[in-house]
Amino acid sequence: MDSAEQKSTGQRRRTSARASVTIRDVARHAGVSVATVSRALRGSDLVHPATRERVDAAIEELRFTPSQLGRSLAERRHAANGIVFPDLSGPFYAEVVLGYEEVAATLGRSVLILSTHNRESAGDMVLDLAGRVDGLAVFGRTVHDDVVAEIVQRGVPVVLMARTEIEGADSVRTENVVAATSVVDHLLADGHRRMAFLGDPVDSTDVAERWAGFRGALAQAGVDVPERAIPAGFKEDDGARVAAALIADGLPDVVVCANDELALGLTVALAEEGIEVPGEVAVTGWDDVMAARYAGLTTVRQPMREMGARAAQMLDARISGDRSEPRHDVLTTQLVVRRSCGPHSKEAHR
Amino acid sequence: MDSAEQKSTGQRRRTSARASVTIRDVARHAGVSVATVSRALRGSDLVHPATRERVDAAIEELRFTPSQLGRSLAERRHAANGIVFPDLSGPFYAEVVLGYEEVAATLGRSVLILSTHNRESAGDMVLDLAGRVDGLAVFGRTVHDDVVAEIVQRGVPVVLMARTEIEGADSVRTENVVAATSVVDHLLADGHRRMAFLGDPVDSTDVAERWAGFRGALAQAGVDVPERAIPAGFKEDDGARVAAALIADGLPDVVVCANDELALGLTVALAEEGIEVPGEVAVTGWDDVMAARYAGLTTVRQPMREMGARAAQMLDARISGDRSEPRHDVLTTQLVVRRSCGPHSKEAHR
DNA sequence: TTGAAAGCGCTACCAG
DNA sequence: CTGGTAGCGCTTTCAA
Repeated sequence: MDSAEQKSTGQRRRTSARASVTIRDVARHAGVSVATVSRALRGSDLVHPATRERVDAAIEELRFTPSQLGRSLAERRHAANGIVFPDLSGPFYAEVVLGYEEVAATLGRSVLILSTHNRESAGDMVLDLAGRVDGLAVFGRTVHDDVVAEIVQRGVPVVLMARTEIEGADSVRTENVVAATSVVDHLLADGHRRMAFLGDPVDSTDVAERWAGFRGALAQAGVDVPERAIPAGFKEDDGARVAAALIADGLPDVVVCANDELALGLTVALAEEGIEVPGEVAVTGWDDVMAARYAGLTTVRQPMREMGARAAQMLDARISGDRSEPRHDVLTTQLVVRRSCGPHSKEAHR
Repeated sequence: MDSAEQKSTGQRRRTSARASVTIRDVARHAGVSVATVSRALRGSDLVHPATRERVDAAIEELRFTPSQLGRSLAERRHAANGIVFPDLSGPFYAEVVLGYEEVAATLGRSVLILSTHNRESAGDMVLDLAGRVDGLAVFGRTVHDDVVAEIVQRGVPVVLMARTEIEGADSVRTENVVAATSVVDHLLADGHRRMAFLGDPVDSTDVAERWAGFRGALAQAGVDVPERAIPAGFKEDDGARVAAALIADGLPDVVVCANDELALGLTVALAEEGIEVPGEVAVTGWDDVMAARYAGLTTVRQPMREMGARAAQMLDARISGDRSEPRHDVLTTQLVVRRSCGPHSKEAHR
């Protein structure tokens, strides 16, 4: 039984903490070679049924689990995908990850997540992550283009999400300009004229496009176009913070916000100042997060989960060897009218 | 320059797709041994400054990045942690992941996520994941105890989140009984007497504890204790679904729900039937998700992010060799009173 | 069908 | 300080 071993390798096991069962243990136990065990493991049909049985028994008995590490190194693949976010907080990203993870899992790939949190070291962290996966999805403005380019050049497939295209990488994003136009058109139909835009176009491609669409629609309608957007982050606090200034500068008819959290934070802060929405000023958001429904916020719905799923699929195609031209998918969005945008809208909830 | 190589290994490079730069390439390029490159890489001070410089130059020129795979295999560690959820959707889990990822990243570990989605294969997926990480956090009722036990036995540190303890694993959870008691006490003070509980105690440890606390507090107060909880999942739809039956059976004074989504879904469904909250029936939730604030829902706040962070820290300790008795942390929770629970509460928002 | 052995890329021990 | 080399655990020729 115990035969194959110590042949030419001159074993000298280092004092390993908790030596796990390896393929060699199984081989010895079953009285076959590691090659055979490996074949049995992979379900190769070059293994005699009887042999396979012995191997299976040994695996069972030794409670053996093949090491992913050894396997990956030999196969030169990780069987894992990565996804990078600026920040995992907020209701927004969770949905994207969900869609991504679901597809990846179905394809037999694990998912590694990374939030960059504007850290100095973000670039290095992403680069490191790129070394642990077969493909990487990068969301928005998380790292410098150079880093992405470097990863692409290294041969790791990359798909950009909600971010300006980069040579050699696929991308998925949601439609912004048409949506912004429909928001503005709806507001115009409601009789609103003086419109402000809350959000920093420099911060993200999405916001830049929304701002552009906003301006375009106003110009198209021959209405006053504000010169500048009111810069703000993406959190409720950021929205709350501008309320005072907005009041001081004279309220516009409506504030179009770059996302829902901003809109909601602003609305609450205005309420605290005794300003009613939509009575004295209308407010709209973007994303259609759960809270938007309960707050009666007019907003733009984006297919977040679909975006994640799409990214995972694109990556899978590349990993599987697809060498065609980069794809750039644009997912459609949808205006959701609720009461925050003005008097005449009937819809109350959902 | 080109000297070390082909010595004893009898090179015969397999036709590899896109042969990446390896440590050997760097060594040759710098005219040193791989050992030296490795040392330089690790920042060992057993490398002559001049040598280090040559190595650095070679690394730079060849755009070399060490393979995590090779490194992990040699070091016998993954430098990665895993986290398992039943389902990544809903505002709840995202926060936990956020806390977890943040700490893990700071400790230099990557994070692998997995949603089990009640899949048949959940057990195998988790077992597979366990083979890719140095430590694993498992949330709630995602997989059978046997699977967890198997992982623990395999020597991979496990921390349970919001789940009944298992031999040999640390755990973190939030306090439920005291919180349930304070919810009930508050409702009693508001004059409510006939209380129903919505949620399935069999579904999760958390719900079971909330249900137990609920019953205990009622019994303590000498008030009618409902015989059974109204079983339901965790989604808005699940809450909406029971509205009709609730009305048909005669509305209680208040419905204590196992989580916010349930409470919110129920509230909307009741409104659609013309039943006002809290006018005709009060409703409370659990979790304090963002939407709860905007819906004016009385609920219990849990430190989600803290839970994730704590889990990551516990894991780190174990991975670093801590062999002390398993720890079982309980995080405190807090009643947040808003208008959904009845007339006399003043607080409107936040 | 099977086995022997050469790697996959890197770390760390042992000699110098 | 530096180099040689034995592994880490698994896959995959190449021969038998």
